[in-house]
Amino acid sequence: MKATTIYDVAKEAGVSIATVSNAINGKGNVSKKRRDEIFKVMERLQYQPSVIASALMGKKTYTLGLLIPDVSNPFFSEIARSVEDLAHSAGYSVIVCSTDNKDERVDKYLRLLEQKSVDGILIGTGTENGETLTQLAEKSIPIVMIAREAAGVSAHSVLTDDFKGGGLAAEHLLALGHSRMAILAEKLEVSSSVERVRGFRFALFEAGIALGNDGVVSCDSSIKAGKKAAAALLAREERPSAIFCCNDLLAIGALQAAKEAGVKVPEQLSIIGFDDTILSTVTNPALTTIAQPMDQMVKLAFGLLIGAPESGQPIRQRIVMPPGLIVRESTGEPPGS
Amino acid sequence: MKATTIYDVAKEAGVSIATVSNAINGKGNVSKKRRDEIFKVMERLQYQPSVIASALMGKKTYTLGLLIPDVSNPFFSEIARSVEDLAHSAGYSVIVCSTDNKDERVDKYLRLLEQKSVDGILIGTGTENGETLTQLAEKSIPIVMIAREAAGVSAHSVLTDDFKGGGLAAEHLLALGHSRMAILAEKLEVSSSVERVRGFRFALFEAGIALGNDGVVSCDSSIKAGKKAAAALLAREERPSAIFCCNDLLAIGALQAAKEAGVKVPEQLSIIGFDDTILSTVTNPALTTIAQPMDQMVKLAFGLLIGAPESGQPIRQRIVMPPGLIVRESTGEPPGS
DNA sequence: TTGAAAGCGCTAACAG
DNA sequence: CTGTTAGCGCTTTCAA
Repeated sequence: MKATTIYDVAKEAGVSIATVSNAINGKGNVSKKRRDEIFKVMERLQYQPSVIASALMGKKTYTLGLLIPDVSNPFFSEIARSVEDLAHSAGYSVIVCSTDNKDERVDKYLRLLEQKSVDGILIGTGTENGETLTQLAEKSIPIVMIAREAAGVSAHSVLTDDFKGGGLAAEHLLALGHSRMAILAEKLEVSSSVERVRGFRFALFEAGIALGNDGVVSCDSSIKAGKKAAAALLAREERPSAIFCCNDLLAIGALQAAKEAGVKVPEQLSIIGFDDTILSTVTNPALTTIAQPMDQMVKLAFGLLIGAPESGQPIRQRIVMPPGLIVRESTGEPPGS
Repeated sequence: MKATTIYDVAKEAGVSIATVSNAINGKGNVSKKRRDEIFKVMERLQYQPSVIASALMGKKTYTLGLLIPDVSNPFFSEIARSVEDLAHSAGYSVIVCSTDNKDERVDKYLRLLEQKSVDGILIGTGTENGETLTQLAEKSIPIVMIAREAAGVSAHSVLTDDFKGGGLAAEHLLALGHSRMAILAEKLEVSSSVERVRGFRFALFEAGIALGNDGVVSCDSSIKAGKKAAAALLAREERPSAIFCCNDLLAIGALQAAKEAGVKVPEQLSIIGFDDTILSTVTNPALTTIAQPMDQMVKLAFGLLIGAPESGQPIRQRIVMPPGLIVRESTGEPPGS
């Protein structure tokens, strides 16, 4: 059965399509009587305006794009959910794009989203691609970065103070009495990772503790890679008494490596993660971690994306949110204290 | 800057828009020379055909809807990822819709997707709503159910043999020597849950073991609810030596309840989950669970959705896939055996 | 207060 | 092989 169009409604209600359109959009002046009648007909005919058609007339598509590395990664799936909820209550739907941090995929998705005339794009994935810049500048699709920052892209961004997050982790460990520490980071091209490491290091430095370059090892961001790297760390002669992992996945890998090596957490080894995903509540021991205020960040990013579009060339905002320490069970005093 | 249209390309290339259109779509006959020239111009102008416009002409939107209870639930986020990958490589993008299993949300999303003229909808959420049926019948949007089944909806469906899955769990526990078992199920309106319970029960029955009605308790599908329900189970006089949980979330709740009650898993209590999500690999002990062949299921569902649309009124397919037992660390022989 | 008519960007006949 | 033309369903002047 063909979908009913505005023409069907108009004919049935004995008015013109313009009037129907006006009635629907509350534009122009339609007498209450006509309006009521039109609505009645719409209901009877189960009429649903086509967003496609109205989008073609330059209206919004009420569709947003969300670029993240991987929806199946809990950190990002939690973001996706927040975005979706916000979007939904504002009448938008969201196209989720998992990029695997591959520039090629980023590009392809960006192009796709552009072709589909989305009303805005939320970017939570890394890119070295200035291509995005082109997007923003030449086309007028609003873009905002969330939890990531891309060099040279002149878009709003909402992020966590990663430097401070690293510091928080260090202070916690320091307060517990640790001095032999190590860092497990995801590959250091990722700017947030770099900042976390820097923040951690700086806090140690301030406490008079130096962390040599061999104190930080980097690997892919996965449980498996984290496990392997952590295992190597634990096999060292001077085994650290605490490991700061730049995200929960890595921390879980470390947890597993410790278990396999027969190293008790937190008695013999403290482990601290980052992100506070659902995973960190599920491990045993539960993971001490640094939380990002994701819901708030998403809310801000969404506001920036939808709230104030195109108001001239507004000042490029860069909102930085404070992280928080969540103490659970994977950290404790160093052995022999 | 206004986006470049087919007119700009035509003008620039000195041909008509029809020729450009033909060149792009490989329709009609365009001389190689012209074609090459047109493509060159397209590139120079960075022309991207508008899907909106071509969708309006009755072509596809290359957008799919995916309805699931919650993207932030690992089971569903893993599905979402598979769907996205498949979709992406077929040129589609996917709008993710988290329904929280609320009929009201299901409805709203369905309506939204219809307005956006998606090319198909994958439903992995529960609905009692015959509304879906209306969708399918009256409009001609292809729908296929995945991992869920809705009563009375005449759509294709791809699901796991939940009955068999329950049986697998029971057999595993039986083989280990258990006889005092209990079931933790999500609220029994969910058909897959019912089947899992039935399958488990039936296997016990065949083994000559009866499971009274008080042997199965149901609760919301969350770690917290599972924990609470499991705690009650563990506090009983005749504490079970094994609990079959209808999904991993519940199983994790049970794990936590056991930990809190000082009950060792698997020494004093075996726990088995369902779904084989990433969560089950992360717990300590790692969760023994029943795996659904999700990747395959998604592939089949996708094929049904995209592959064979509208070929008359094709036979409604109902594909059932076999689950598998994944033995990890949370199950073992009952105490004192 | 209402309606006729001109597009939005593209595709699909149908002529040339 | 290429161009003209008529829409797709809707919004939006501009008249009536």
